[in-house]
Amino acid sequence: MDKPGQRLTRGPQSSRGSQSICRAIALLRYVAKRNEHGARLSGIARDAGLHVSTTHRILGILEKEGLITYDQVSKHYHLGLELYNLGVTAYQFEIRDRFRVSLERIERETEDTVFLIIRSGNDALCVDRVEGRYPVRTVLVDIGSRRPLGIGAGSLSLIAFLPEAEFEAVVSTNTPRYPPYKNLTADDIRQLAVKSRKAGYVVSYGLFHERVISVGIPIYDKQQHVVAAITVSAISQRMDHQRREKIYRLVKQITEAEGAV
Amino acid sequence: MDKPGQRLTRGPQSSRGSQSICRAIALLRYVAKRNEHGARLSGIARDAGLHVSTTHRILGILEKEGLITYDQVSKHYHLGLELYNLGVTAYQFEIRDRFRVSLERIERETEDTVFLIIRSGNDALCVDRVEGRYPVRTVLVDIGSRRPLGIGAGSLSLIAFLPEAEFEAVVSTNTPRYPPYKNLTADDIRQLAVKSRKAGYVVSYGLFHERVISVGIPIYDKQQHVVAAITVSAISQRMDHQRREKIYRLVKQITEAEGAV
DNA sequence: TCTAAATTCTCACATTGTGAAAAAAATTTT
DNA sequence: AAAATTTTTTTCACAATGTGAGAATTTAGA
Repeated sequence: MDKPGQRLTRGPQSSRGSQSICRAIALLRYVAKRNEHGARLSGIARDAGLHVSTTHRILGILEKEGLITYDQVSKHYHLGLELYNLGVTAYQFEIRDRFRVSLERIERETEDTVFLIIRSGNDALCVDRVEGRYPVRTVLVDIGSRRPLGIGAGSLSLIAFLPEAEFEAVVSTNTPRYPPYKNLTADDIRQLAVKSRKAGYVVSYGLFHERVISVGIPIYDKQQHVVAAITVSAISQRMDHQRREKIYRLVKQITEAEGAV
Repeated sequence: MDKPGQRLTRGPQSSRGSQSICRAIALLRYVAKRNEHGARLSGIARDAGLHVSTTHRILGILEKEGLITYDQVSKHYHLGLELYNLGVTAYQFEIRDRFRVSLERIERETEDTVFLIIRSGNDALCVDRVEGRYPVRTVLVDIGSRRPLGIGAGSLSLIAFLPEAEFEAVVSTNTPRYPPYKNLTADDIRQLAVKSRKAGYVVSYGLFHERVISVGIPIYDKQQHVVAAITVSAISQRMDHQRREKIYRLVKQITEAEGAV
């Protein structure tokens, strides 16, 4: 221990057998902070409060793994390509940032709760949410929660507007997962999809609460691929046909104006 | 050791004190591979060839650090937001994807080696390269390698077309770094910049080899900011004035057509 | 040239990290 | 519904791993 006092910081079971890995991650963070101009061994060691020797060894490992790069000439460490590759895999979250502002604007206009849903394998993943200010709140879908593609307005809108074959592939693999949700069947999903294609968006079917209606609107990129879906939820009184249409146009307009798409 | 035989794999000095960190990174990679649907403890352990207990502990650390997330319900691990944050810091590489196709098309047309260079602090960073099929190859600049801004055709083109004050700021801070390269001075760089501004691109001066000429062309975004540079290198016989101009126009045309800019 | 600072390497040793094993929880089969 | 099976979590004794003092080497500055 370089700093004996550090030992006193309670590590009841939290820091058990995690020293070197935690240190490695800390160094990674430090290099990230200084990435623009690069960081040097001595500086990193000083800031991390580690012995130079230890720092040197860990940085060496990270370099060998490609998470950071080392320039022999300038003696600077930078973040590596490998880390970027891992980062884009965690891309899901990038999309959240892109639509955050749109989500907030939609909430401001509608006063209802707004969700951002993306596809992840055969699941729909809720990546963001803005709670409506309208006093009667709807049941909330948590950020990070997953449901089978097809279950939920946004979830269904992610696949309903795909080519028929792709849609069918998802629905058939997910068939056994549907019953737990209000005893829905694959055919129910298919029928709802047909209906939705005409409208351009999905209207939910009181999945959680009889008295809650959700509108799921697919978001396209320039190549007309569905990249995400936005769901607006409210109690059924607030969701007659006219208002649904209005929300559909609003979401379209805001996401397009925002340049998010 | 779970696999005693593994010990035999020579780790003369390569794997000294790096076991746990290497394992952690390996697990990270495994989770990344299965990120779409999520990975389970038992599966990860099996695939990594680690004891379940060890795997469990390491994943716990990674989760606490935010590099991965764990869903209590589905018992699935996914990549975490923190990893994305680190990844975008290495944003440098995003641009690589955007220009990859352009680079390949330029090589196809010219048969020379093509480099993609971006600015990183006061350095020029080579982020991608397509080797020309023309038999006499030029000296290669490696992907990931850095040089002071101003040294090299692409490198200079990144700053030569900036406002005078900004250009000057970079050159003066980099002044002490120039001599190691063919004894170049800041004034050499300044003169070359003046010449380049008239042409719209930079012609190199046999930096590595007397017989190699490179053309560095700045790439602008919609706001007319330089976001990257493309360098085309060939032996001097293949690089008379006429061909340089042709390459300049070609690069302009391809990058604009590609919609990359 | 010498001096100072940063980087790289080495190695004895104690701490960290390991994995067997068992408990707890979830899942499947009977 | 109980039993069997698989998966997840916790515990702990111990030695292999990772540590850091220090020395050698390289680099930068005067």
